[in-house]
Amino acid sequence: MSENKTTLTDAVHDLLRKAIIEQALKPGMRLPEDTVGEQFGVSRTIVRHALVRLEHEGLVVTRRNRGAFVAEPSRDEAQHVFEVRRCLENDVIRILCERMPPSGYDRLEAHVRQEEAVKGKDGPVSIRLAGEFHVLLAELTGNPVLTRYVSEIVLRCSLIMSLYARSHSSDCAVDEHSQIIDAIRAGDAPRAIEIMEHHLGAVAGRAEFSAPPDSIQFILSHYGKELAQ
Amino acid sequence: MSENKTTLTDAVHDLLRKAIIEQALKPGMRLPEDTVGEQFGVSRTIVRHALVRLEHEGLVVTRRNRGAFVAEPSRDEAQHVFEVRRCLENDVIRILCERMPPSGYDRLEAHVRQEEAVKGKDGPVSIRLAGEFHVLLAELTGNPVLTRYVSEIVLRCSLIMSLYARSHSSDCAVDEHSQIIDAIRAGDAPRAIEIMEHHLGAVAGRAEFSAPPDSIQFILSHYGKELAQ
DNA sequence: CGCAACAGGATTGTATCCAATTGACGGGCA
DNA sequence: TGCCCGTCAATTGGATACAATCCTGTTGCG
Repeated sequence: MSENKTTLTDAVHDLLRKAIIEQALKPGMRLPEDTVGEQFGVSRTIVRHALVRLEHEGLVVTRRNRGAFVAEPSRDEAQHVFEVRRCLENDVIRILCERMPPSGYDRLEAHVRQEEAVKGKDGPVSIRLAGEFHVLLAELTGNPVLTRYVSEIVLRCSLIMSLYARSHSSDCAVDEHSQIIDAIRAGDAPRAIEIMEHHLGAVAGRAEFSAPPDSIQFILSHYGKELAQ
Repeated sequence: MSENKTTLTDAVHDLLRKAIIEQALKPGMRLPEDTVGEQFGVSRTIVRHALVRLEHEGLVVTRRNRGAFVAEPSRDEAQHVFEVRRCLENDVIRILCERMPPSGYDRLEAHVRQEEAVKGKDGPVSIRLAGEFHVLLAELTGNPVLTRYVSEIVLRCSLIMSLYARSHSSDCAVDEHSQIIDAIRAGDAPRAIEIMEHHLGAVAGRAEFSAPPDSIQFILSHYGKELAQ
């Protein structure tokens, strides 16, 4: 490894997280410690620390003496995550309607312009930007704790969408982002919340009832629940 | 160690967390890996894993090549934590007003009775129960993600209170807990939220303007700001 | 007398090593 | 033929060893 600016654990942690949300590592995929370590040129110790963090963030799950896997949230879990996301983002809006920092709108509008620029190309960049808009909103509250929770939740939502949605293309409608900005600027919290609810509801809804026809787990989930322990 | 039911890391993690919120380990105190490991009869590896988690939970901070310390949240940080707590607990109330599980009120009232039982004795039990009431509220939403965030935040608040409040005695007024239950039962979300805001606001407010007279950092913060680099 | 460079000790960051648990495969038995 | 149990490989859980970094006390020089 080249840069020592941060600790190796941080680097591996970031890399793995990025790989997961970019779907390079698909949900359910195994993450053997020595394989990962070998790949990045670090020892198992480092990988383990990174995996501990990722587990805490809900992006991987570990089973005792079995190893780590990319998280594969159930539909229930997904719904819980989305519920918390709605709560947190509504809280963000309420706070922003009361205290938006001076440069806030400029930064938001710049971000939206950036989103529009890559609107056509449905690449990972579009997905990343869509998530970052929501994180930016949280950042503007000036509350790092809130920002952190929102970031975590948004990441988990990305993972969930990659599992259950058919396509990411219309993941976040850019014009809705603009509408939210406008509502906040007008200090109209209820309207901003309404738009946000619709915005997230559409995303969650699209994911929820799109059944993965080729998922073994889904097909078997109605049979022999007790055998699956 | 005797029991292998869970992993050693979990055990150390729990023990340290308990020690921190019970103020056995005071904020700012160093946590050398060797010392802790020696004390619990485990290796540094384990302690390290536990510390990583605790850092993620905001209960300890680690500085590169300096080691881990029990977190010593600044006033700003404290305010941020309390803001998020208000947000989360209000969300909990909104959810509970819509869907309270059947046995919910029984469990809540049983808890309040327990609190009243130890009301007089101002021990660690009282502190723990006060926190657990709020966690119980979160649990009743049936949303594990939300529950986890609330637990984390409540723990951090305990740490903050131990830093900034003069006394824990009237930490959580038990009758306010009862009022909150009543308001939720009536389905009156605004009132429940109002009480909760008052409840938490009182706690935060009490903490905010109580200056810690023995804090070196605080005393020196007004002198020679430029020398402290 | 004060400041800066240096050496020593202590502590963390990382790698390697051993042990324990798990899942799988294959042979034996009903 | 089908189920059960023993052995084995694979992988993680945990401990120790080595290297790098930082703090601190001391010493030398201006």
